[in-house]
Amino acid sequence: MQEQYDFRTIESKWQKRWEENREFAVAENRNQPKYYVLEMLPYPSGALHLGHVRNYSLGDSIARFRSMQGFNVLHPIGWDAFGLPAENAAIRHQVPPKTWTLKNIEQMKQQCRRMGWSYDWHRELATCTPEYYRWNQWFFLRMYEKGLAYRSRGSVNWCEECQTVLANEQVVNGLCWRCPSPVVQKEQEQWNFRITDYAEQLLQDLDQLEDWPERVITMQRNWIGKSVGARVRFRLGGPSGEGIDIFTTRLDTICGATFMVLAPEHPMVKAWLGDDSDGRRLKALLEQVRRQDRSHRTADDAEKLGAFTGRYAWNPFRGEMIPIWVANFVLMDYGTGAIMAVPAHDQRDFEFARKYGLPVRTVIEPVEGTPSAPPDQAFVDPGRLVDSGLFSGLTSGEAKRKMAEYAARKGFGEATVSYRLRDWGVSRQRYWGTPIPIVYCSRCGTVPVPEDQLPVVLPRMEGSDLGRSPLAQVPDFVRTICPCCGGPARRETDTMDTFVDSSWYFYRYTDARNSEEAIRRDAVRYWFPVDIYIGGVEHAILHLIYMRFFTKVMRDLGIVELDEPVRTLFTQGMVIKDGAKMSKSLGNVVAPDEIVQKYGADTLRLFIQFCAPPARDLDWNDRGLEGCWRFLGRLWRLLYRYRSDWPGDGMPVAGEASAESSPRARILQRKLHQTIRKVTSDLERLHQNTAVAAIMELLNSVQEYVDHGQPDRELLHETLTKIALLLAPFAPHFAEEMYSILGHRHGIASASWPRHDPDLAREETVEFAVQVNGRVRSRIQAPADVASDKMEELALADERIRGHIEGRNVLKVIVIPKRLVNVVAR
RNA sequence: GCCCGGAUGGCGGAAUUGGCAGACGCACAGGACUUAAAAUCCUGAGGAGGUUCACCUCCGUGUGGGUUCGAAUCCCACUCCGGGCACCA
Repeated sequence: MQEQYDFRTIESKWQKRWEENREFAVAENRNQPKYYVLEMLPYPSGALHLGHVRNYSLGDSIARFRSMQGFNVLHPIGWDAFGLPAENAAIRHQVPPKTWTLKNIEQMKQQCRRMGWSYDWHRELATCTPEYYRWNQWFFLRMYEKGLAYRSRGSVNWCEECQTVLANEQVVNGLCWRCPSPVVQKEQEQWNFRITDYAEQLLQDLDQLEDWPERVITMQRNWIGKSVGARVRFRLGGPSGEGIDIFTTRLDTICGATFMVLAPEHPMVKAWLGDDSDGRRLKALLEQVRRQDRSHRTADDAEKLGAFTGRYAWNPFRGEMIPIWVANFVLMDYGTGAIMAVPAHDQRDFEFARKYGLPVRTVIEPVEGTPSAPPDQAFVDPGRLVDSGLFSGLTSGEAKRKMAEYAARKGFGEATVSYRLRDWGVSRQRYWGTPIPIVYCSRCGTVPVPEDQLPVVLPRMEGSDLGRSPLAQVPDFVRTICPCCGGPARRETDTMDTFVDSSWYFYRYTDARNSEEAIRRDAVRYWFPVDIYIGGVEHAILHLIYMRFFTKVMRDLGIVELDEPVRTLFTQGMVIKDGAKMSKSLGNVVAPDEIVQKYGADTLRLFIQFCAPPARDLDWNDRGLEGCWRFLGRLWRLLYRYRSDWPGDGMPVAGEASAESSPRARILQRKLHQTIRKVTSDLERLHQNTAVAAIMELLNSVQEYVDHGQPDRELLHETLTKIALLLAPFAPHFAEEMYSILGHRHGIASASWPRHDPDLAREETVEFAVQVNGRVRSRIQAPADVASDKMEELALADERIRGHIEGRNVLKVIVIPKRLVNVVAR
């Protein structure tokens, strides 16, 4: 063996060998328990960053650990390869997005290989290939058949920078989630997925996600935003006029409604924009509201703006006419876009009423205590009804139920629920995405592309042709034949949101090359659910809700048999630098390539897992790298120093050492078995940082052992062999080389995870602390099986303790077996 | 405003169930090796004080209180940092 630790030679040697041996290629094997390790697939930007390194190194340590434990581990990788950056880069550099993307994938793949991650490359997929996206189209058609994909015209979120529509989930604080520039509202026709049909299930099944972080669950719950209430029809002009539905969660307050408010976008409002004074007033308001973007309009401190419509509506509960207003604080896309306003019991209504001088009528009083005389804010708590006709005297809870029944009986309302979740707008007016497989025919209307004509292939386009709705500029693409009547027709030119691609890719991995069907049910049955899914928390309500939705749709289509696809979700902390997210604009980007060049992949992998617990943000500081580099160097020098002791070719590998020989040997052997126990349990609970620390401690113990006399060769060999095994999930190349130097002839990747022997791990003596009144005053050595009363006896006999309790009364002695004695003395 | 997370040496962090705070690593200091440096190896270290040091005392896990024989850990109030939600009727 070489005297120097030459990571370059070692790492490329093993990477090549793993590849030649198809080391990480797996197949379904019903006789072996499976384990599916999934990491969120990367966008192929062209350069691996430290966030990727952290994410994928964690996943890899889990995959290798579980595989050595005997699981059949599926550990795949792919590329989230559609999307705007490719298009923007193409425009900038005048290359087709496809060329740019494929080149990036190639580059990143090389970087992944250099990191030594144990992917089954035979299952690699890129979402931009027709072999993949044809199945997006296929899902789209299945959903279209079921009425889950539909086209609508309405106000949509539009990003001017990206020149495309965004789904609600993709608007973050009024800004585009990607660029981020302001999002404006725009009338547009677009395709949607009916995710709202699944709102209740998406909410209910959150309870099944026992091993998901609480905050992700909470974010999803808030996003779905279920509220239980009632719908009530108010009629224009009187008891028999045209109906306007309102939604309320406080039906009990309905007799306190003193006016109604419609959203500016409410369809009823359009009819009232005439040339009379009412119409002019409304037009002026609409103009004012239009100038506010949505985030501004919904900000907490935004001023309430409204205008009277000149119309009145009939409150069926009270039998009276109330004025109808239009105001910015009512949103068209929640509830029915119209509310009853109860200023006495709703803070927003109260503020609005005060601003415009509208009446306030109290209908709820506190169950106990007296109502505050001149209210300067709304009383929003539940209470007892007053001035509410038949319902006066009831509590809020009773009243809600009885009033809903009453409304249903009388036919002007019913109990209902409302969700904040909106349907998923999937049309994108861009080129680099999956073409939506729909054809428009002047005779037959909207016609789905027949399945046997899939995929609808994206035509090749140059960077210079891209821009606004690019596909509409390609006549050969647009012009087509109607699958129904054979007449001339035109294709849909929108492409799909790239979140469609990532909503089901992890199913595709189970049979990635299947050209007959999107997903083979048997394969999913074997590999699913995903045992652990690792990624950043930034997808808590984007990808992670779309993915759950797709699973439920696929289940209802009979494709899979699960409610939820992922058992454990692990949200990884971000890698930051100097307290800020790494970004080109801040100039604080650290390139993994340079670190790999200088120290090798193993050192980087070891360090990034060692320096912080995986869930926490990691403030990168490369000084600490030296520590891991030195650790591997020390281990190498130890191997080299005793190189003549390792069994060579044809010689038998030493068996288990019998450490009868010396107390020092027993100490080392005990430490070894304790370390195996600790590393195993740390990996099971994802504490990679302390697992690495434990291996470092073990090496320190070995070093101490060999520095104080002639080592037992068998014990040394056994210990180093197990260090190699423990190290394999973190520094796999080093571990392989070490294992082979120690004379093992099969690879370490397929070796078995070591087991600890509880008898050998057991301490022979314990040192327990003795406290007087909670302060440690002495430490005592005792046999490991020391009894509690013996501990007490030893403690009270201890000289230092005697000094401390002299002249006091011992009131109590608390003994924690094998750990501590506390003498309470006053 | 509401909800969630976090705060531990000079730094990253450890402490699995309320039981010896500071594992492991970095940086630092001293020493060995060397012509010298790098690399490597050894040793030291939370802070303050006393004894003249290898023993002892006090303080110490963001702040202030509390529960307990005992609190980094549990409870209450607060400060700061990070994240999410925020006119949702």
